[in-house]
Amino acid sequence: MEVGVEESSPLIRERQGKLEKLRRMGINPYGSRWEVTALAGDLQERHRDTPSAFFDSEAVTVSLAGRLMTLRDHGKTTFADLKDRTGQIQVYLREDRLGNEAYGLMKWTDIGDFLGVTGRLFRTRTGELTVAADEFRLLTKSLRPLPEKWHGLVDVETRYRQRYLDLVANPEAAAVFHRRSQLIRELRQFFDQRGFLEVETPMMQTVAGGAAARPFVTHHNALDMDLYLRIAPELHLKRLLVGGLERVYEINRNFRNEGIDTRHNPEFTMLEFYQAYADYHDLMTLTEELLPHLCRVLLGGEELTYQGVRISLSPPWPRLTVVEALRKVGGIREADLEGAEELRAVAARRGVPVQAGWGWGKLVDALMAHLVEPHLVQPTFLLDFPLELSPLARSQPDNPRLAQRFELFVAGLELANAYTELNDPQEQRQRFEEQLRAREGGDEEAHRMDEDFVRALEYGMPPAAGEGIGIDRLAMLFTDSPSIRDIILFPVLRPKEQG
RNA sequence: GACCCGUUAGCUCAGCCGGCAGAGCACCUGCCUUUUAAGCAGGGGGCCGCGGGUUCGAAUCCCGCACGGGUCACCA
Repeated sequence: MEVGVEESSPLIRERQGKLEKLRRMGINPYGSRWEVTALAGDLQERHRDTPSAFFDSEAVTVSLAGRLMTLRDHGKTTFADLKDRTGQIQVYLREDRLGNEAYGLMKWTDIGDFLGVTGRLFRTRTGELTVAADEFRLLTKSLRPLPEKWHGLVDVETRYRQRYLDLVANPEAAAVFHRRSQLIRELRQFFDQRGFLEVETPMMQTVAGGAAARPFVTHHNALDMDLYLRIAPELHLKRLLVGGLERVYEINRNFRNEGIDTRHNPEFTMLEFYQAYADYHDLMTLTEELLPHLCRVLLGGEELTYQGVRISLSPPWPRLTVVEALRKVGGIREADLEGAEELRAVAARRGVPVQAGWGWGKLVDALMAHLVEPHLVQPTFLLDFPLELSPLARSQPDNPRLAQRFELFVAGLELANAYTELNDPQEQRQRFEEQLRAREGGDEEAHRMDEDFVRALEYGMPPAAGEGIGIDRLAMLFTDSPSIRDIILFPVLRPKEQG
């Protein structure tokens, strides 16, 4: 954003004046390269126990760079805190050490400026590790005042709209994104070690398949055709199983044209992985390894606290079929679980909103969402979902109304969804056709027909199981964040003002 | 989409039974060579989100709008 005259506050004008002054003195307020030999946080860690006397006898010279976070001017000396990507360290500037001319430049220096500093380490009277500056250079002049040092940046809207300020002012916010990055790194390692191949499949698709959701539409000019932003990578990943890759995973964005709330952002990050010759029971086992592993690496144990609730990820986790869950957790009588009419009556009685045309499967789904899922705080697998809701999953051999499918819930959040994949092309075609009928019946989220996918299955896809894990929700869990916006750097917001 | 809450200085917040717009930090001037929410003395800074209404008078009361947060609805 340009600093327009019309919006320049006195504080900005003040800084602009300093910038002009520096320019006239022949100093570039937007300096360039600076040789960095040390990092603030690393120094703090390395010298945590180094006694003052050590620095008196041994000259430890360091060169670092960062943003000026505080300034304490004492006349002929100044204390400052310099912040880099690893932390902060105090800098001590003395007129007698730097010379009048160099020290005088502090007058035109502000909190928020980027500085390069070289000097010797020492400990102050109060014991704080400090760099006594022998030289410093302005690397970037800051024209706008940063949020206040004590409370940081609190305003939620500004934190999301100007995330850079959140990251500068609130160390906890930066820590969340470090942990998110570590989580994804660890996921990759986990799957790489197990022989999975990381792949990238199209984000722009001619048929938005693999999930029940409304897509975003865009247009390709040269080809003069509409394309959809993907709602899931599933159908492409399974084509790769046909291609013989056997174990694949993808960590990437999905886009769904839906409402926004604390657990939904229109673009979100999903891990999907597929393993040939496995079924959904194998994936439950794998998931019971994966989450505790991530928790150990990130948090140092298999327990975590989410929004004040203690959660243990130590396996094994309870496995409840959907029917059992509705009975035990939802408190629905067994007799009421059999038919659609009975379920409809239960929904009405329990205040669960349902739509007129819904069959048994959709009613089960609605009742689960309201009466069961919010209560699943400790990790719980729900299994054997209605086949009606799972057009890409294989059915139960002993009950064709149910799919070989599970979902994992932790802290009331749906974290994973997996099933034994349907690989019978004829049955797949029929399932797509049923979805098309639902779509014609007004279900905008029903799956679309994907002829090429069916053709791929006709060549033969090995038996396989696949799973999707919502990375954003995992990140929420591992960073104790109440909203998905806290773990997405730039969440979708309505533009403010004219734009 | 419905309901509730919020929007006051760069930041964090008071002020809201209508009567001159406040504090802390930040900023400016002066002093200060180991401070750390540095200190001391002085000073400047406001479209009270936007638009309308009621009133002698509105940051304050009423209506509408915008943006944000929450709950619900919708939805993986």
